[in-house]
Amino acid sequence: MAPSAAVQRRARARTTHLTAMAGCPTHRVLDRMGDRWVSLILKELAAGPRRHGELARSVAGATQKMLTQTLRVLQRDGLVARTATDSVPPSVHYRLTPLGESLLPVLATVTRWAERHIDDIDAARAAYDRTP
Amino acid sequence: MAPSAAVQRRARARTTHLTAMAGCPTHRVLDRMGDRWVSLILKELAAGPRRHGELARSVAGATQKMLTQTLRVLQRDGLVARTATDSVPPSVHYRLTPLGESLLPVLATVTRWAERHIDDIDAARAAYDRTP
DNA sequence: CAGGATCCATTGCGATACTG
DNA sequence: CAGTATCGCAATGGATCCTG
Repeated sequence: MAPSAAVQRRARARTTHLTAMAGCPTHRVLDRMGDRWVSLILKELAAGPRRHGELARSVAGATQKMLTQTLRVLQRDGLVARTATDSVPPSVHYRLTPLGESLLPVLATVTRWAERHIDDIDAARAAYDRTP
Repeated sequence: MAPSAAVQRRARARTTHLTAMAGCPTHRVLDRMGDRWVSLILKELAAGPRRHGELARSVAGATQKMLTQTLRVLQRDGLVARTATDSVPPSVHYRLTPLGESLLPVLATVTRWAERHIDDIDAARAAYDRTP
């Protein structure tokens, strides 16, 4: 059967909102910060420039692929700068750009809220799971 | 061939960090906020309680399934409260809990940064993509 | 040392249909 | 009106191997 008019209308509305959302700055930024390794990498780089290998060790949860991939994205967004000396062996440093540093206070705000309220969240979960 | 000692050591380190990360409050909160529909739902509920249908309209980008699913997660985390009157037809309201409201300023901080710097990000991307 | 390329399991999410 | 259930795809991320 052909889709009803209502279904079509809703599908159009969804598409409209999806494209609108793709441009929403808040959503774009949250999407980045929510990426699995971003907050860890930013936190590590906040303490100073790091070599690829150093990051690989301190952000040990990430596979090499994800580390590089995440760094590329951050670099593309202008949050992280990459400096390579093409010697042998190669030596590559990553550091926060001023833009990246300006994000740190935001991250700190989230961290502060998280640490203050994580217990509330856990309590809420426990309560929710206890009563089916 | 059997995996080398180094590979095993690294795998263990990854596992250790993964479990550590799973408990990191910052990471857990960012993960939530980064969920595709969370910020939109919170923003909508910040303006006052909403019925399921109202949310479905204003957060039109989400399918009905994702809307319900996201609301459940938020409810479980204690950020959103659900009130149902089991009449016919049913009427269900969602509203922010005090915990949910306490998150709004954090969201506002992110929004402010995002709106101030989204142009920088776009410029950085354009520059990055221009030079392969 | 840094990181590209590949293969593969998982799953997030959309589409659709059905219920009280 | 609000919500559950099922199917299926496409993207995500992990393991592994290879190179300048």
